[in-house]
Amino acid sequence: MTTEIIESQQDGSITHSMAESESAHMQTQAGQNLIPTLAQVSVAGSGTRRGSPAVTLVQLPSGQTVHVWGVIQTPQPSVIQSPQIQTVQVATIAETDESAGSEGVIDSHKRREILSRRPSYRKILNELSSDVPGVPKIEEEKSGEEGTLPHITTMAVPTSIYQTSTGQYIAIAQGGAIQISNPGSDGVQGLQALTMTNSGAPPPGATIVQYAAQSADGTQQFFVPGSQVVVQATTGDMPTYQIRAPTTALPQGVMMAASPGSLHSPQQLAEEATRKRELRLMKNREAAKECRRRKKEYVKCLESRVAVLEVQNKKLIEELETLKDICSPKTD
DNA sequence: TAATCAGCACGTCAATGACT
DNA sequence: AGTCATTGACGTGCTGATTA
Repeated sequence: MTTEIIESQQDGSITHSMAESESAHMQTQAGQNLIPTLAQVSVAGSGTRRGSPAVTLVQLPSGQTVHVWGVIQTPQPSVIQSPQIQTVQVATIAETDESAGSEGVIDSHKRREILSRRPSYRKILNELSSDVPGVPKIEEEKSGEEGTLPHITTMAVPTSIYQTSTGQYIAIAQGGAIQISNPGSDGVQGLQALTMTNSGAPPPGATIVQYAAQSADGTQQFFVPGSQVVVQATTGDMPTYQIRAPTTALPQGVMMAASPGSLHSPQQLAEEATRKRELRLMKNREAAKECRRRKKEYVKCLESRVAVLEVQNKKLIEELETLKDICSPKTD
């Protein structure tokens, strides 16, 4: 396989070289002297032809390899196009307001909101990945149908993530599956390290942690390595989870779902309101973390796209120069 | 060495869209 | 209409680098 090594230097110039390699996408150039982001990409297996877009392997500075379709191909939704979409939206709104006539000027705050409103990172990335096979896809929250999962390494975005006092991460997916990851691993990838499930047959290779089907207080308990217990409440329509030390009777700062219908006094109502608020805050906390993770992924995707576009741009310029030389031979 | 600054991660609030 | 997920904005704390 022929490998093109494109190095983007700090001054913006790009160096370009060719190399023969069996595994071009494994090529590592240390690149210490380069810009940390987008400083260097390795592109393998190009060979763009009209009508047959080429798959490009782009190696990011972090060592991550990304498959990206060449940009010279049939129209595709690109993350780069997002601002254009926004422009269209703004134009539409402005037109509507103009047609409204006496409605006047939009409130500046509203305008700002309209301008800033954009599709979610998951949507953008998934739309991109549906057309660009190599782009990693962010799993939908609803993809919890375990029966359709080929194997346990499928990345499912967990609903809740807890950290035990021993540093372990416990993720509880919507399907009720519990995943445990050891510290030191990053994000969802770490969740693949150690997995157990309480629904259906255990997937091959998964580590089953001790599981008590039903305790006296009507909860399900999962004993986690590190002397921690994950307790799932069975009352109420909303599953709640606790992480307890097995010897302590009181929960460690995690709220339980109270059974509805048993609220009478104002104090109980207040407690219920507090409980709801804490639950909402906890969920939003997790959502914010997840959102930031997606945003990072989105930015990474953008960066990889930029890298590819730079390469393509350079190739096109070179091609143009070649064609110019062919079509306009010197007459002297 | 203390003060300052930049960058980052996090928690929270509020607004919005999608869904039921 | 209510609920929930998502995300921008804001404030805070921590950490490493820089400077007086």
